[in-house]
Formats: sequence, structure tokens, C-alpha cells
Amino acid sequence: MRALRFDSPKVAWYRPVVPLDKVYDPHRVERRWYDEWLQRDLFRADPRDSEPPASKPPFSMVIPPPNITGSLHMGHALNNTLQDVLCRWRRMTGDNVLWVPGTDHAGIATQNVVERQLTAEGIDRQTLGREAFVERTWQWRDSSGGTIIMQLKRLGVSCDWSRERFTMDEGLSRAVREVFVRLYEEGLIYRDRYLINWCPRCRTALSVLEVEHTDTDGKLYHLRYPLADGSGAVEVVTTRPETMLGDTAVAVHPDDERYRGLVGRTVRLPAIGREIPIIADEYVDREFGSGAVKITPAHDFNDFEIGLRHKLPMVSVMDEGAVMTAEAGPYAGLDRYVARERLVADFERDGVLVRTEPHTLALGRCYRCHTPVEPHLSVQWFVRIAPLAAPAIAAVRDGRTRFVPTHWEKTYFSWMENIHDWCISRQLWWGHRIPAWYCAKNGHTIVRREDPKTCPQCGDENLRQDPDVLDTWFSSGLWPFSTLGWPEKTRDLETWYPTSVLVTGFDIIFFWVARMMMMGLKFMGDVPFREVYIHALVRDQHGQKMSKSKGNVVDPLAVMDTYGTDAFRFALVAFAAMGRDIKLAEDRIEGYRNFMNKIWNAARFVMMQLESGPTEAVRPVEELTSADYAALGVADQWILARLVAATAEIHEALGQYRFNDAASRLYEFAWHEFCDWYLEMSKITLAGGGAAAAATRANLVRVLEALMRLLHPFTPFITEEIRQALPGARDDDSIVVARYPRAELPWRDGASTQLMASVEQRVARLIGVVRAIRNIRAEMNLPPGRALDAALVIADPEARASVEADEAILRTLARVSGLQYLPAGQGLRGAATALVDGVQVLVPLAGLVDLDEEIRRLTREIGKVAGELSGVEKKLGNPSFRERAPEEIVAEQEEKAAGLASKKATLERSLRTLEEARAG
RNA sequence: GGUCGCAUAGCUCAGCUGGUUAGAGCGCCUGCCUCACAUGCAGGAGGUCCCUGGUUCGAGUCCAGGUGCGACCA
Repeated sequence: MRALRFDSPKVAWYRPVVPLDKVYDPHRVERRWYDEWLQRDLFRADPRDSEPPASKPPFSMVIPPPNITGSLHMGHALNNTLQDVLCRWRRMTGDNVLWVPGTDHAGIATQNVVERQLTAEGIDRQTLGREAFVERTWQWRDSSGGTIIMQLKRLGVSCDWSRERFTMDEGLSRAVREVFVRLYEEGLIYRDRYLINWCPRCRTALSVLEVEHTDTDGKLYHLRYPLADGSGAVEVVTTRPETMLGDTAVAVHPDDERYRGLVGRTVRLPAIGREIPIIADEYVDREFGSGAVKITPAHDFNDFEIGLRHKLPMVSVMDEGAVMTAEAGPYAGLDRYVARERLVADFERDGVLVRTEPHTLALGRCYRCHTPVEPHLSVQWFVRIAPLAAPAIAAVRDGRTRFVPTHWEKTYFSWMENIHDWCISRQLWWGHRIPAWYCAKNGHTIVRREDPKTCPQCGDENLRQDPDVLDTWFSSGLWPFSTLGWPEKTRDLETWYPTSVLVTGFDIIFFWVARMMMMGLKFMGDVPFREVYIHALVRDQHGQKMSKSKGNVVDPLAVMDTYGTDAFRFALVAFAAMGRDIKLAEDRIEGYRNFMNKIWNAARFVMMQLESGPTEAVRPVEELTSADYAALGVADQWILARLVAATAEIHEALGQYRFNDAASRLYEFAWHEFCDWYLEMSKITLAGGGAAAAATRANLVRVLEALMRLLHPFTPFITEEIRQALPGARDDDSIVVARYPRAELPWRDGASTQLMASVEQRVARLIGVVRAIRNIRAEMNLPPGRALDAALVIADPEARASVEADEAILRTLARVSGLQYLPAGQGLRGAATALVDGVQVLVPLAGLVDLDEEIRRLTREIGKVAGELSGVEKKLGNPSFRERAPEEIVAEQEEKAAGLASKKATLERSLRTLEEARAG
């Protein structure tokens, strides 16, 4: 097959040679086109040589930054495909699109990775030292931290890579410091000794959010604490017996009759003999256990509150590695779980343990390493969150930021309204170092934008910087404006803040979305995004969350290898119904692989036609005139009308984030309307040759080209490949920056709109008749190769005229040779009958098949019609329906009833004819 | 324990503000290698829309209760 020639070969812009193989090979084109797009800088927002950005409406998004330790998983793939669809669509509709990519430094996760490497080399982090460790982590980031970015590129995302950011790069670090200092100066950041969640493995504080609670089987231990005066004992229950070493009180409910006399007395702690008071507090649940609870303020959050209320001492019995401290007396030096075993054994021996019972508890674990966390008393930095949360709640309440689907706003509110101060210090080395210094002499705290040399209060030079770093989410919270250059007043910020939409999963609404809202409002004075589109989570085919430990992870890269990126992307979009989980079904991805192949072959077909004769100059669909449209053949007119309809629906769907609707409309149009009907109809005109064929050849190209643009946001690679191969393609014209088809075409005046409507009706009727004949052929087991004779009865003259005009199409697609038109009311002896759209189709069966077959088929058909008719009649027979239903609904039903009745009558007449024929 | 979500064909799922006898893909059945495509073409079968009650002229769709599953929070 000869390749088509194109002009301007001077630019080395990959030129596809179509038609090619019968089977589309995605790998042949994907990587190459991505490189071409990058070389052309097509994703760059506001490129150097463009018109001023003010002339185009801004559209911006920031990518949810993946961890540098991560590799692409299904969640990323879905998230970024949806963002890319939006970006490519908006870019093609003419917006000034900015999509900011980047990664976050993932403090704990990254430090863990590097520490594991060091351990493997036999190096200890402490011996290496902080500076060398951080240096080493940067090295790791430079060599391995870009993996996920490469993988995103493989997905085809159209981010502006010239603006790629990293949470630890210089600009973003400056933003972090600025925010910290300003919040500190306003009293919104403070440092205090407090009970926080602690991961003994990562040896760092965690925020409330970074603790995952999982139901775990445990035991409830009933312990007997003797009264100090020896007059009896109090029974308490606990799930963590080792914490009893830090008990500083026993609490009962003030109204609990059982313990009334005991409040104010003391018990003696078993094992260590400390005397602690019995106090009364309303927090105690009388129903739970014995109604008396041990209070361990340094190891339990509720107890901590009680401890503060009652000014109890706080005794820490575990250190940073969850090893028992000197306070634990004889148990000092033991791991927390070893200590538990020992204590329980000792209690059993000493009669302290009354009994144990099985108990399910929500055990908190570190979200990074899944080690059970331990509440730990320590000095940490906190953000006073309530003053920040209030405006963030208000902004969603009054619609300045809108969640899609709306019901996620409830989730957002419920968290924001019960928010706790945010512990932001982490005992790590990898991250933004807290900009606070302590003066060694007088203990002053200095919080500064620039590293101080001396203490401004006492002039002392001996300053020590706080060793901790900030929570990674602290920097992620600034992402929508720090990436645009804040705290500088940049043109990017001015142009693109607030961003248009944030696309993300619901699992990080608290972690990230809420914090960006608070920070954006605080520091930019406006919301960070106008809309938040929350998409579903990708699960496996059984609805289970994918996780490495379950081994049910499907690797998106493997999927792309098998089916191609375009098919994978299309599948993700088609799955992306709002507010639902996505169960990944592989056979559907295969189905969309087939779809890509279908499109490929449609393109091959179009290209092949171009070799069979001259083609008119191909003007894109936008450049037709009303008169051009009127001059086209019926099939050409029809497919353009369908194109316009599909285009309108796709815009509508994308505008409402109904991605799956857009995808299925595209699928329907491309496969069933364009391929199944239009291409088949076009073959007839093409075979006729002459000017009509030339016009159709041009229209084939025209519609295919528009279809490529419609599809491009979803399947960027194949659409570029095909469109580049079409006649009229120019080297400097990438589909990436082509205009997206619009339903409001310049040539759509009154005349063409009316013509479109009538053509749609006309072809719908024609298709109905073809289908009816095919149905009869299949049901009667008539050989598909043999042409049939058929007769049509069409009462309406206009309908008859249109069918006659399109007779050639009908004959070819239905394989009909002899065709006659009979006057109304006249039947044929021994013919199969179907009724469609006012057309009675008769296929003489005499000599072809057993008439009984058709009698059975017809009887079935009559049964169906009768059933439907009786339903409608029942409705119409109901007086209150006529009274209360809107007029147009009643009229509709009446019309329907009439239609069904006449259909039924006609079919019954045919049946009688058949029966007579059979009788002889 | 609290909050939210889900239940539709054998499977995976659509079905927006209530109004044709509920749709798609895959699978299944029948027939076709028809000159773009067998990753295809044509045709077909298949559903008590979880249960009960209510609102309504009319409910897969709205409301209440129940059952089952899931998620989040405590």
C-alpha cells in the first residue's frame, strides 16, 4: 500500500504512514508521539510566542503530587487520566491551560527507604550523621525519585513540565518557611508538651490523621488494685496492662453507687507499689467493665484529658522505642510487649489478674510502617487549627469552592468541625527543618525567615536549631500557590490562582484538600480551587482495595504493555462513574483495546478510499457552508448530524465531570454510528464513482478528522497518529493544540438545522427497515449470501419518497434484489412481515422456508405488541391518569396506543395471510 | 457506637431533575473468513431493578423500616 505524500518535509516531525497493519500496534506510536509533543513544547502554558494570556480564559490545575518513593498505581493512573482529559479538552477549546506537575518529598517514607539501604550496607544513620544522611537522601531522590514522573509520561499526561516542582526545592522551601514564621508570629503555631501519637519504629510524632485504626483481636484484662489501707480492692479493666505502671489514678463515675465511699481514698499499684488516688469523673462509662478505670495520663488520650482536669502526675513508662523506662521499675529495659507478658504472668501468680476475656479493639498503626503507635508525652510543634478551619468551612458553605459530587462536602464538614490542633513536628532528618532556634544561654526561642546568627534578645551566639522537620503535608498544603511562585507576586499566580479544579480521591480530603483550603484562604485570601472533583477508588475485580499485602495489585504499566495506553485510559474514563468504587475488570480493558483497533481500521478504510479516485479539497467540518451541507448525500448529511449531536453531549458531560457518559457517547458514535452505518453506507456512493464519490471521500476524511479531535483528550496517541496521516495535515499542526469540535458550527443556520432533523428521521427509518429485513433473514435461517426479494407498504407519501430515494442503500445493506412498493392495505401471500416506523416490510417466503417458522415468529411478535398495548390501555383507562398527568404525557400515551393498535392489526392480518397460504 | 455509601442481565456496571415493556460491555446462543477490521460482521436469548410498607395518576428512580455488603470516623 502506497503512502500518501505530504508537503513541507523540512521539519523532522514524525510522519506516520497509514494505512498499515490490519491490527493496531500502540507501542509503535506512543513513546514517539510523547517525545514529539515535548520537543514542540505543546503542554507549556502561555508559551513564549503566544498571544497574551489575558485573551484566553485561564484554566489551571495542580497535580496531586505523588511521593518520590512511589511508583504508578491504579489510583495515580485514574487520577491523572481524568486530569489529562480535562486539560486536553480545555486546551483544545481554547483555554490558557496550566497543569502543574510535581512530587512531594514524603518525609517518613523516603527516610525509611534510605535507612533500609543504609542498613543493608551495615551503616547506622546516627553514625553517618544528619548532614551526610540528608545528602545521601538527595542522591537517592535524584537517581530514583523520578520514576513516577517517567511513568506519568508513559500515561500521556499533558503537564507543563517546565513548571515541575518538588516540595523540597528552593522556592517551595521558602514558602514553607514564610508560612511557618507568619503563623508563629500570629500565635497560630505554638510549641508545647503534649500527648501525641508516636511511631516507635519511625521514632517520630504523627498527626492524628497519620494513624490508621484497624480492628484487632486483643484481650481485656481485669486487674485487682488493693486499697492502700488493706480494706479491700477495686477492679479495673485494660487492654494494655503494661501501661498500669504509669497509672496515677483510678477513676469512677461520680454517680456510681458502687464506688461512692471509695472516692478520695487510695489504691496501691501492684508490681511497683505506688499509691494513687481514686477520683470521680463523668467521663467514666459505668457500663464498661467494672465501672472503674485506671488512669494513665502519659499513655492514653482520654486519660490525658482527665489528668489535666485533675492535675494528676504524668508518668511516662516507655521511651521513644517503646522500651520500658526506669519508671517501670523491675520491668525497665523491656520491650512493651515483653513487659506486658511479664506483667500478666506476675499478676496471675500474685492474684492481681482476675480474668481475661477476648476483646476487639481499634488498634492504631503508623500509616507508613503499620507499627502499632504509642501515645507519647513530648514537646512538639502544633498549628492552632480552629481559626484556620472556620474560613475554610465558610468557603464551602457559601459555594466559593464546590465539591463534585456534592455529598463529599458532608465528609469535609464533619472533619473540619471537629478538628484537632495539628501536630506538625516530626523527629526526622528528611524534610523542611523547623525554622526555630534556641539560645543556649537563656533559652529564648527565635523563629526567623533567615537563619539567625545571634539571639536578638540577649545577643548570645550559641544558638541551636530545632532538630525536627515539618510534616510533609505542611508543605503539600501550600501546593496550589507555592508551585506558582508564592511568596513572590508572580504572573503565574496572578493568572492561575485560584486554580479551576482539583481532581483527587476521597482518601486525602482531610490530609490534603482541607489543609490546602485553610492555607490558601489564609495566605492568598482566596480558595485554592473553585471546584473539587472527587473520583472513586480503584479496587480489584472483587471490590477489594488493592494492596501489596493482599497481593491483588494490578500494575498499570503491565496493563499498558498488554493493551496500550489509549485503551487503558479509555477504560479508566469509561469506569469513572461519579461517587462509586471502580472495580477493575480486565475484559473491559480488552474491549477498549478492540475499540482502538476498530478506529484504526476505520482510518485504514478511509485512507484506502483516497487512492481509488480524486478527492475534493477537504475542508474541516467547521468550514462547511449551509449550502455545502445541503449538497451532500444523505449518508454524509446524516453522519454530520450525528457528529453534531455527539459533540454537544460530550461537551455537556465533560462540563459536569460525567466522564463515563462522555466516553460511552464517543464509543457509540465512533463504533456504531460512524463505522457500522456511515462507512457501510458510504461504500455504496463510493462504488458509484463520479462527483458524488469524490464528495463522500472528502466527507469521510472530514468526519474522521473531527472524530479524532473529539477522541483526543481520551486517547491522545492513536488520534494524533491517524490525524497526522490524513490529507491536509501540516507539520506544525498537532492535534494537541487543534480546536475541539463544537456543536455550534458556523454553518448551522435555520435551513441546515431543519435539514439535519429531517435527515436523522429519514435515516433512522431506513436503518429500521434494514434491521427488520436482517432480522427476518436471521430468524428464518435464510442464507446470508443469497439476495432476497422484498415488498414495502408505506402509507405516508413523504416517507415513501424518502425510502425510494435511499433504495440503493437499503438494497445493499439488507441484501435485497427485487423490491416493490405495494399500495396500503395490500399484503402478500405467505410473506414474513415486520412493521417499523410506518413502513410495513414484507419478505416473500414461498419456497424458501417452512411457513410455520414465520407463523411462530409473528405470533410471538403479536404477543409482545399486545402486551405493550394492554399496558398503555390500562394506563389510559385510569380516569385519574387523564385527570392528573400532564397533557403531553396523556397525548403521548394515546398516540402510542393508536400506533400499537394499528401495528397489531397489521401483523394479525399478515398472520392470517400466512395461515391461508399454509392451508393451501 | 456514629456518619456516609452501595444492592439493576451469568459477570462488571450505566440509568441526570419520577413519565415508552430498563440499557452497555463482556460472556452465552445462531449464522457468517461480505474486498477497513475475526481485536471482526449480522441476528438473538437473558432482568420479580434486595425485601416490606408508603407518597404519587404513575416508582428502578422519592420517603420510612428491614436485610446484606462496603467505607470513614470514634
